[in-house]
Amino acid sequence: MGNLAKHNSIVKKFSLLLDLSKKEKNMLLSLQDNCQSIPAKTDLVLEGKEFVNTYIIQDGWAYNYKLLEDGRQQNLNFSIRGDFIGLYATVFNKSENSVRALTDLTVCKVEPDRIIELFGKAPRLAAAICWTAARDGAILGEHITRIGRRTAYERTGHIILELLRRLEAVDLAESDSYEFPLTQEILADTLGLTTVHMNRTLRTLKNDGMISFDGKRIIVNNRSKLREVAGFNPTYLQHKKLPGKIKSL
Amino acid sequence: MGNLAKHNSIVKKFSLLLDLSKKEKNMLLSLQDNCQSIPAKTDLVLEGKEFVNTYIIQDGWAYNYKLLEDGRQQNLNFSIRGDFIGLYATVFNKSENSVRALTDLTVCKVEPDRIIELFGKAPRLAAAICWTAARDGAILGEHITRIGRRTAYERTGHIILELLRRLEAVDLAESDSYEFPLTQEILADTLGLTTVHMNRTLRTLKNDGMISFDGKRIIVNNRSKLREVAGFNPTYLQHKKLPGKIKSL
DNA sequence: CGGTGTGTTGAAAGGTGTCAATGCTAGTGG
DNA sequence: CCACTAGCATTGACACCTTTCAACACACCG
Repeated sequence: MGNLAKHNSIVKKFSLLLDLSKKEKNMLLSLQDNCQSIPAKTDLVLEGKEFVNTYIIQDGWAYNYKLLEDGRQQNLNFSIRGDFIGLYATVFNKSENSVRALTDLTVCKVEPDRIIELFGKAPRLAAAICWTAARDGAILGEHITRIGRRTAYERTGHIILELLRRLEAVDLAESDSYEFPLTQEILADTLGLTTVHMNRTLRTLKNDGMISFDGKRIIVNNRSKLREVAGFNPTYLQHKKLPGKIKSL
Repeated sequence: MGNLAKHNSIVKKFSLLLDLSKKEKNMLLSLQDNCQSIPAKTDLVLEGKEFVNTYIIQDGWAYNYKLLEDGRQQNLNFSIRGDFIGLYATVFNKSENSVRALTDLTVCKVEPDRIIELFGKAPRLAAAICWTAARDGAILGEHITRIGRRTAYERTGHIILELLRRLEAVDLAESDSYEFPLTQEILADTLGLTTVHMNRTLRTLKNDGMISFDGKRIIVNNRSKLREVAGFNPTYLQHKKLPGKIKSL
């Protein structure tokens, strides 16, 4: 079990926030007893539809998105290993955006009631889950400034670095490179660009020696340089120890 | 007291979500026993700085924003009567964005510990507060699609309608018009445009008969038409009764 | 082998940004 | 009551980033 816990991504993630007791670890693990595979391009949540379940990603990528009536699409955020999908199902009936599997996915289904139960039994875990939600909010805020106030070039570099950072935190990146399952269309729909311009921007980034691709892997060649030109400041992703007051929850 | 409760915006807002008991109403009211005035342009929260307090707005507008190193600014969201400012101070040390008073403000200062206390004592209020946080998330998501996938014209119409809707919910709008304290610069920094283009877009909206101004009031002349051209769908703002399962929290 | 999805390119149009100047209004101080 | 200032709104001309439209290339797959 100790071994299992060590390799479980939520346990690992939460351990960065607070020192988990054995009991807390077990609770987290037992939450993930109902795993399943989901093929790429499946919608796990549909905007406006009732929530069914919350999921914890074990492997693969998902993204949530919104569709306009005329077909325009805007992707809001990506979810990777250790992230929750549909967390608000715990409290709410409906979702304000859809979630789709970007790659084949391994997820653990968690019935909302079990999270509610957790809130009662393990307030520190509840706080950690809240942290998760708050961090998602911070990512959305950063995404807004990315789209609203940065050029295509900066946006692209910025999100590449964000993903690198997030993937590192769950051991899915090494030596500044990671598996990159995003098509240019999905990236474009994320950054508020057209596919064509996305293509050109990536090309420029490559020509400038900022990034390169090795099959499906992306390599950040000069991380500090890219950070500088993209204006990337990772504080909003930092895992910090939760303040002590949480204990009093 | 009953009268006070009726006119308190948080009480009113939460009443749309669930049927508050007398005791719950009192708890909400007693939360707001420490009011103060804050002049326009004051920063209540600074990005990266420690949170000090959470506030509940009684009157006036605030907005939260991010600054890039080179001076570019991106506003993320507005807060009006009945909204929380710095809610995450309850759980976290630092803020990921700054909050500034747009107008003179009347706020009630709430010490984070009192919210934590509330979570323990009044789970249904806790759920309502979570709803608040989730709605803010939904607004951010909508804002992303607004900036990422809509034209300047659509963006502007869209946010004008969002604000109309939100202000109506707290009795600050009547007959499709409301006090409009936003300068074109702040609007531009919100919608990811330049001041110049913001000005031109507003002009076009006026010329098209969509909106007009009467002093500091904005009037939406043809709401359904504007809804159509701006692609505004207000479901993400809807106050719905919380599902029953909350009670078991 | 012919799809189908994805990536790539060129040329031209168009939405937004940039720069720079002017107008307007409210408030301040003499 | 009149300068004078500060902040905001408004305009024109022009540059440029990004989109649009339309092909074509390439790889994977049944």
